[in-house]
Amino acid sequence: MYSKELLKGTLRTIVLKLLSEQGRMYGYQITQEVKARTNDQIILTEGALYPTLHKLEAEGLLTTEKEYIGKRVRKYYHLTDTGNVAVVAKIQEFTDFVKTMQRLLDFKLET
Amino acid sequence: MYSKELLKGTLRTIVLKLLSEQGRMYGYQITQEVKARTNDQIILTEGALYPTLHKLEAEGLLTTEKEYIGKRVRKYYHLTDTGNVAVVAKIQEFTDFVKTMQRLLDFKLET
DNA sequence: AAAGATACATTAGATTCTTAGGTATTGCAA
DNA sequence: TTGCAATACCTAAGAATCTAATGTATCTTT
Repeated sequence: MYSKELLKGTLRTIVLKLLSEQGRMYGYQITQEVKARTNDQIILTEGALYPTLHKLEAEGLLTTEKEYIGKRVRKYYHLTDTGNVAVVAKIQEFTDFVKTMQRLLDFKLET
Repeated sequence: MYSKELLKGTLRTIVLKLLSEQGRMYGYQITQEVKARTNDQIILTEGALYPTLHKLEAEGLLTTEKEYIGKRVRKYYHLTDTGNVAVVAKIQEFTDFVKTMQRLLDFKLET
């Protein structure tokens, strides 16, 4: 795990994007999915994730439904209409930011 | 000016990179250079820049020399040997981060 | 003469994170 | 069967990094 400061400000974008892909996810699942997709390079801490999920819900971008797996509760989150609009803007904002930084720092992303 | 949260954690990288290109720069000059290169999309505030410059100097990545333009002082910063090593690592860290985010968010940066 | 640009700086407060804790259930290996 | 790891939720104190506001002073342009 590297570049912790760089991750600041990207958590909302990550959460919204994953939810727009997967339809619905619960908190723990999000941490595992991010870990898997990034080969353990991005590890979401619960102390960051849960408050963010609660904020996004309070802002009306997400709604929840509880589900019981045996006696254990899962809180599934999914995007609202507002959330669906927001995710597009967030991704766009991030790509714009990267392009600007590319010009500023003069680096390439060869693939 | 957009995406203020995204900028968090990139200020050091920006400063170090510009100094490695330009040899030496003073604070105000850095703000103007960044503004110009990014078409006003990234505006460095002085409240963020000056403390960061002071920290980088305290950490031994930068040194300073004062110069007087008339009665007005300019503090020129330039990289130390340690700073020259750090800038390469910082740029690499940022490009790695972007690549990881690209995989995670599944976006392209067409040019 | 006044306003805007140049040039340095600090501080209060906001935001966003990490670290560290807490509770409880379930599955698996010793 | 017992205890540890994984699953699953959560909060709170403190760190780090920024913005916005403020301050001081000089120089340039209108």
